[in-house]
Amino acid sequence: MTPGRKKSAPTKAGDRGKPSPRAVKRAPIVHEEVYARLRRAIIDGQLEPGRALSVRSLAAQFSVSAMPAREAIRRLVALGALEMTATRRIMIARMTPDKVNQLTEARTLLEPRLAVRAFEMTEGRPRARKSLISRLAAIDERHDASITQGDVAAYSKANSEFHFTLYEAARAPVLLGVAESLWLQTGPFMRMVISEIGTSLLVDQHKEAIDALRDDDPARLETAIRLDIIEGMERIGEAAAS
Amino acid sequence: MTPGRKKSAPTKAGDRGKPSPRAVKRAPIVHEEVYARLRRAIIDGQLEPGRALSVRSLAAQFSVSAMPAREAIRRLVALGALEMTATRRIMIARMTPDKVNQLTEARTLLEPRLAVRAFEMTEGRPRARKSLISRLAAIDERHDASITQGDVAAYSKANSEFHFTLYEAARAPVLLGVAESLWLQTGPFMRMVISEIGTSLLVDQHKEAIDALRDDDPARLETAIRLDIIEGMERIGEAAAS
DNA sequence: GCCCGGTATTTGTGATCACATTCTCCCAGC
DNA sequence: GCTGGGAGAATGTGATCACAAATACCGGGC
Repeated sequence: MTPGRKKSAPTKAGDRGKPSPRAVKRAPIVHEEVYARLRRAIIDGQLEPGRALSVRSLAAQFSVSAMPAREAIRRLVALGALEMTATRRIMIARMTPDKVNQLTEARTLLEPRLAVRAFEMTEGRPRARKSLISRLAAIDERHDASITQGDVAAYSKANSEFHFTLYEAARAPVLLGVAESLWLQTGPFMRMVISEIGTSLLVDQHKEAIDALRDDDPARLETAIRLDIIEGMERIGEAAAS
Repeated sequence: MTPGRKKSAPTKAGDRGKPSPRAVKRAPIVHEEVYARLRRAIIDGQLEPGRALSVRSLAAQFSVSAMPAREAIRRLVALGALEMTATRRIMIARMTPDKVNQLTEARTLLEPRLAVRAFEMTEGRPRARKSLISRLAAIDERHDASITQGDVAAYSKANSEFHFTLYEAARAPVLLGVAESLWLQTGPFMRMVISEIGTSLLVDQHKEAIDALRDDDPARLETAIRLDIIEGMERIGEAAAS
């Protein structure tokens, strides 16, 4: 249970790596790394809703002290990914039908716009557009492969990567931040649904979105993303009803 | 500079109020109170963009130790209300034209829907509808009064109260959370704009929104809220351009 | 069998200290 | 007057401890 495993006990604070003579790169911030890893795990649906979390257990799991774990948890609670009970216990957020409804609405309002912004941002820049398309196509290939292989974890990961690769091309950090918050709240249930239904008969609109980008058709892209979200959230709704 | 002023030095941790024999109310959490106060100040536009903040100064200002201040700051950074420089210094988020643009888009997508949800939530419940209307009317009266009196702080406060009273009636915590995050990012600039233009010739769509509620006209309500947002954000855009 | 009650453990929160980095000033040198 | 540098202050981060509340565990009583 001793927290700071690396360098063990006598290690005092402020021990940010070595001075690193060459390359004055910024020192890595422990709590940010913990946050990034936990965030990724949640968005990719690797953590089950309702699963308990604690400052100390998270710290032990990541071999850090309690402090960075606290900060990471605080951030994720603020973003709605983690939930606090009335007695201040922490867990992965649980789903309710009402929440599915609200998340669907928010996502269908915001994410298609983010996709269109990505389209507009690469308009008249064939190089950037082609680069985006090929990256999306590569991710979608992995996505399809994980479907046929029944690899749930890889499926979730490729799915979130597809969407955020597209959204990041919009270069709209404020909107992207909102989208991330929504995915943090949706992620855990994606996994539930997928593992319940199996990946064999999942359909998505990724290819349609890529084609729309190729054909210079923003309206089609918008529709594809909206449909992709609705179909995915509908499955979550079905699972929540069961 | 001694932080824990109340009960001074020998006070040990976990000093959550008295056991309070009657009423087993939850003990107040210090960092939440700090968060709530700071959040309110930001949304109400009481803090100037770019204004520096520090853990210790915030702690001193609220007469608490550094710990709660850290947690409150962490939350507000996560929500985009506070900004961290490359050297990890903290300030009230600054504005850019691009950010105005994104905030406008996000707000016009989300908040009108929140208003319509509030409408729907009180549909067929005349009591709730009337209560909402009268509360909104009362706030708008204070709003108008603060305009004629040129009271900038009261104006900002009444404005945010109007919107959130309406949005809370939607009983949609997820959407409300997103809206709060957007207001946290918009708040500081509201004040800039208002103090620059003066409150004398400000117009808003609050009365139109109330009338739409009275007349059972959700489309008009949606338009009123959208216009209210656009007009406000346009003024911010003008101020940002100067 | 099941439920109650008390003990031990876990847990979030607050306080405090240490440290490396960054910022702020002020003054010498030109 | 302006620039550069160096000493001192301020700041974010991490570590560790204390404490009260909540939970988990276990055994006895019905």
